[in-house]
Amino acid sequence: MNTLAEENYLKSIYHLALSNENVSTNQLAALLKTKASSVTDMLKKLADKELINYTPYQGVNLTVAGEKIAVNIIRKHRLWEYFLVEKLSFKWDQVHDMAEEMEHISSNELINRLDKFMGFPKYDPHGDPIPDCNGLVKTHDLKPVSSITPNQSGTICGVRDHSTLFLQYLEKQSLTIGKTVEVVEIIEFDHSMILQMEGKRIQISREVANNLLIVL
Amino acid sequence: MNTLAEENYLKSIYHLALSNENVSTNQLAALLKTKASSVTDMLKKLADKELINYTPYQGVNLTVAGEKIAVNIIRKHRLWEYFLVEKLSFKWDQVHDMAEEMEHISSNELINRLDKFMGFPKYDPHGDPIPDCNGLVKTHDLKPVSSITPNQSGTICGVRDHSTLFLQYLEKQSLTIGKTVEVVEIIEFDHSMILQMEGKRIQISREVANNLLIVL
DNA sequence: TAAAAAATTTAGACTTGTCTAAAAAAGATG
DNA sequence: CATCTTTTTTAGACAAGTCTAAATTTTTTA
Repeated sequence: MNTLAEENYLKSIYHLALSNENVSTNQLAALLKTKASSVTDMLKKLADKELINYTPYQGVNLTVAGEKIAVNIIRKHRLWEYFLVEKLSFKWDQVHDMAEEMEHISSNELINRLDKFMGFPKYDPHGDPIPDCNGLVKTHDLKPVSSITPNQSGTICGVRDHSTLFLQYLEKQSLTIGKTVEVVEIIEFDHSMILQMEGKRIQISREVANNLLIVL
Repeated sequence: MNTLAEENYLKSIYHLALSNENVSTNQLAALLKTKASSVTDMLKKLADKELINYTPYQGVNLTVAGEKIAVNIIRKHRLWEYFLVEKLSFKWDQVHDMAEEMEHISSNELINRLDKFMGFPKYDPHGDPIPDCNGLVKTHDLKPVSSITPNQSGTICGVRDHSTLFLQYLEKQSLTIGKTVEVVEIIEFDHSMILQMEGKRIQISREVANNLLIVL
């Protein structure tokens, strides 16, 4: 098996690779809160194990083997988050750090039974898709609220920013997964938006609108 | 917080201290599958942190602070074992290694909620008492089956040996927690015992009788 | 396109936890 | 009680993963 550090690098590379083709040393250093030199060391190690393709100065991407490991860690992370919210009644802003530890519990038998125990959930508490036991990830195509125009409506299905602060803000505004919102007006000055939801009007900043994801 | 290695040392010292007053370096090395020299190094570190009382060549025992940490790890271990058996349908011989990883998940809030979720169980799947959230451990006084005489009976409430092999053997013989057994006869030659349980007779060796625990 | 800036890697060091081999202390034995 | 054996500790080394500082490569910009 792989060490905790290796698993965290693979997971981070996977996440960054969703927006960039090749992941840079500095991006990884920032995400992992470490130094670029430390990242370089680890990249060599992961390349030796053939979990990543690494060309010095050119960034990295995951090999098939590396991606398999990364997806499995993400599967575990999201299933544990689901468990914490659905079974232990935690709020969606409280579960990330705990799941960060739990994702490294090694047994796949355990995680598959947990999956079954919870009824094979498809999405975690933040709306992110839970990879199945074969590593297949259903990527639904979400848009930020900021991309729709007045009179259009959509259902909240995810968030771009997963920070505690943002999640707590959304919770307070009742802007939670499953809610349907309609854009009433966009303020030209600052691109803030007035939404209609369950008969109430809510004003959100452009920043918020960019980080709140919906399906039409 | 403490490192994984530190937590494992504290837990091991706690377990060994149940039978010995002072725990020796070699005992720890054997239990932790490491070398005596490694143990000495760690003991110094734990003594610096005031988690153990350590006098060179004289063995160690836990301070109040050290015992608190050890009991909390054992609480987590046993609650996760209970979870794995009661919620995820694992057998009692399958859960030790998984719980060994899960006991290091740090959040106490998580473990207290898990405790509540499961209805505050008092004993783990092997009959060992689960410490409560204040660190109180109900130590019930169990005797090995080998200590009782013909015509006496008792209820199986625990095991001394927790090995997979022993647990699987007991499972096969239906000698599981909660069953009531009566001693029919003790074979003088090898001290093996013939038990009566649920209308059937079962013969167990002295070795087994020593490791199967009951209350009268 | 040459110099400046940014990104990345290398070199060397540090910490944690482990190891082997040797030294020292404690306990057992004649 | 002196010696032998066992236990424990010390000394020095190593692997993993990190760091700082310096060197190198790539990218940007004038």
